[in-house]
Amino acid sequence: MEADQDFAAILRDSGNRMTGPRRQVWEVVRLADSHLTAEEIAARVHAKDSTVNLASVYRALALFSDLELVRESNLGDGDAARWELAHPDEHFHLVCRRCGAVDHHVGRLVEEIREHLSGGHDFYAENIELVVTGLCQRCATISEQPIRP
Amino acid sequence: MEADQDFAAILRDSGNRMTGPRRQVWEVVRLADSHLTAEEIAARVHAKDSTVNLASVYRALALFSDLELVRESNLGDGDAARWELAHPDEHFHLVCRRCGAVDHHVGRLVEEIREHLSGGHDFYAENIELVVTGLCQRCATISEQPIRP
DNA sequence: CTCCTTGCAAACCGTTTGCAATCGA
DNA sequence: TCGATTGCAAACGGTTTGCAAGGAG
Repeated sequence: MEADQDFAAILRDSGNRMTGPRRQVWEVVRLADSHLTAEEIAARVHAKDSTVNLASVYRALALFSDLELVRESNLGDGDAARWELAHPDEHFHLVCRRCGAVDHHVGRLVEEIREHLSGGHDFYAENIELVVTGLCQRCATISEQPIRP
Repeated sequence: MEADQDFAAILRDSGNRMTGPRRQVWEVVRLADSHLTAEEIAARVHAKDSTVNLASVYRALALFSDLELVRESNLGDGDAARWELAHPDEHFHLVCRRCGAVDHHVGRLVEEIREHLSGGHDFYAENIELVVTGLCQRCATISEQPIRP
């Protein structure tokens, strides 16, 4: 399929080799329903090939990040980083502090922030990370007691 | 001084004790010129009392965070968390990817984000963390080679 | 006198790294 | 062939925790 050819070409053109671990990590991230942690990605890769090591997943993700194929998000605290396809759309994350659910929201907000920053600040913004913590609809109606303290 | 009385009162009223480590961590954070890591806070506390342990600094910061006296910021990657007085003003962080400098910028932007979120989203926003990564003025003019790769 | 708080050291957890073996081009 | 890449296991760095000793109220 086309995306795979692109992927292979990007690897080749950047002087990197196409390998099993890389192909599988790419497939998982590409088909992911949401932002996954490295462990989650490794688990899904494992389902297809149990010999792939977690370290290789990290290395593949780091490479893809350099190639701007994927993007890393840090949602605060000691939580593990999340990985997603690079920029299907600029979006931000909504993290529920009670149930831990991570939602993402696409909209113009990040673009507006980028525009806001482009004037007046002595800073060249490249990456904008917006994380909103609070309560999701369901948790807000149920209780204030945190599930994960 | 008044702020210290407030501090003591807040501790007492919340059922916590006033102790040396807590007072000193509070002083450091209150007088800080910028957002400090736990290690930096510990170092400054150490200058006054070298018996205070890093673990106690973390425990004091966690307590102050619960009491909403301070606020934790995670600036991404494996970087250490930063701590600052809770809400002198809503602001966001500018992190230079080359020299690592962390600047903060006060303005209406975070308020605007909060307003934006208040309509339409099925989410009750409590905390907004905006981290902008890029190049500071100086690094942008010097080189593209990252100092810290 | 209580029991909250501390210092200490060890555990923890996500992530990174050194190394020899392996594999892609 | 030969260097890039991997699996493995150990290291790393920031943060947390169990525990006995110490200190606040």
